[in-house]
Amino acid sequence: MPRGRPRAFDADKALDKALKVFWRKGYEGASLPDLTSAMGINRPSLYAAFGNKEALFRKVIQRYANGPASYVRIALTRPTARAVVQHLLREGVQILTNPRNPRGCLAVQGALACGDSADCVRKELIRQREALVTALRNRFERAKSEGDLPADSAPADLARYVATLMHGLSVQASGGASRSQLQRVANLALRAWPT
Amino acid sequence: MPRGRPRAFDADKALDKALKVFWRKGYEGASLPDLTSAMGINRPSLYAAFGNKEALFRKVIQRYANGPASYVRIALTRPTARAVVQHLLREGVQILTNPRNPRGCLAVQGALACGDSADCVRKELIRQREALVTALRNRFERAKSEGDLPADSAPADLARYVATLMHGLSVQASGGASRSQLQRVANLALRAWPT
DNA sequence: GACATTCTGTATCAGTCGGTAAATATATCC
DNA sequence: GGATATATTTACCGACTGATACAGAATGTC
Repeated sequence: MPRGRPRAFDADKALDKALKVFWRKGYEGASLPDLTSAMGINRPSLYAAFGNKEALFRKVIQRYANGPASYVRIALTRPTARAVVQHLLREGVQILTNPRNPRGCLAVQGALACGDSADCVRKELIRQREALVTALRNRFERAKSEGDLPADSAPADLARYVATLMHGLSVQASGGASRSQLQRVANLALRAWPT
Repeated sequence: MPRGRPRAFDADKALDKALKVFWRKGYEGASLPDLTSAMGINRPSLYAAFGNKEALFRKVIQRYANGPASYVRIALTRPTARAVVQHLLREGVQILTNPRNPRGCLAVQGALACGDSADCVRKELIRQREALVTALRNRFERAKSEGDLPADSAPADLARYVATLMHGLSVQASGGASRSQLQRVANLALRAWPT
C-alpha cells in the first residue's frame, strides 16, 4: 500500500462518470462543476488524480476505446470483410443507441467543431477517427489479397465508406433516431458491399 | 430612409461573417469577440441588430439553408429518386469540401453535443437535420408511387440512409478528408440504391 | 436650429470558466 | 510517537463569458 492518505474514491469509477459527461456534452460543453459533481469529488482531487481537463479527456478517450468502443477491435478479427462490416455496423448501432449510455459516439461529438482552446483535443479525435479508416483499409487490403474481396475493389474507398456510415449513424443516434431505424439503415448500407 | 443614425455596416455581410465563424467553431465554440471581430462591429451593434447570440445563430441557420445548403432543395426537384440522391451526394461533397468555406456541415457541427445552455440550439439543429429525412422520405414515397422506385422499397429507410451518408460525409470533411476521397465514397454509396 | 430617433464606442456588469494556494485530515515508515 | 507523504476541503485567482448602461455621434422631422 502506498504511503500517505489513501484516495477516498475509485479512480476508475470516477473516470466512467467523467466519460458519460464528456460523451453527452462534448469536451467544451462539459464544465468542471459538471465533471466533479458527476464524479463525486471536488476540483483539487480531480487535478491531483488526472492532471487537468484535457488530460482527463485523453484518459476518457482511452477508456472509451477499451470499453464501449472495444467492439471495433473485435469486428476486425472476423474472418471475412463482409463479416467485419456487418459486425461493425450492427454492434455499432447497439452501442450508439444503448439507453444506458449517452447517444452517439464520443469520437464524433466530443469535439467536432470548437473554439481555439479545444483545438488540440479536436485534432486528437480526428486522429482517432482516422485510425478506424486505416484499420479498415488494412483489413480490406488483406481481404483483397486473400480473394475475399474482388480484385477490382478499392480497399481505401471501402474503408472510408464504412467509416462514413459509422459516423453518420452516430449523428443520427445523437439526433434521437431509434435503434430499429438505424438497424435498417445498416442493412441497407450493406447492399453496396461488393460480392 | 429610416429615421436616426444609419447603420454603418452591411447586416447581410456581417451575417455571412458570423456564419463562417459558427460554421467553423460551432455555437458554443464561437465567442462574442470571435463574432464581433469577424463581423467588424462591436458588441452593442450586434445586440441591436440581431438580438443576442442565440438569435444571431438562428438567423445564421436560415442564411445557411438559403445559401450554401440551397442545393438540397434543388436536388429534391430532380426527376428520379436516383438523380435526387446523386445530386445530393455529389453537390453535398462539393459544399462540404469547398476551400472557401469551413469544412463540414453547419447543421451537424453547429451543436452536436453541448452544455445545457446551448441545448435548445442543439434541438433546433436536430429539427433541421430531421427535416432533410422527412423531405427525402416524401420524395421517395412519390417516386415509389410513380414506379420510379421498386414496390418493395422502403422510402423511410432509404431517406434515413441518404441522410446518414450526408452527415457521415460531413464528419469526414470536418476531419480533413479530401474532395476526391468523398466523391469516391459517394459513388460507392450509390451502389446500395435499388434499381 | 431644436428635437426625436437610431447607431457607435467605451466602459462595465454579474456569472462562470479552468486552475490553484494553503490548511487540514489520514495514512505509512521509522 | 514523530516524521513524512498523500488526499481532501475551503477559499480564492485572473481571465473570459454573454450581455448592458451610458454618453456621444449621425441622421430625419419639424
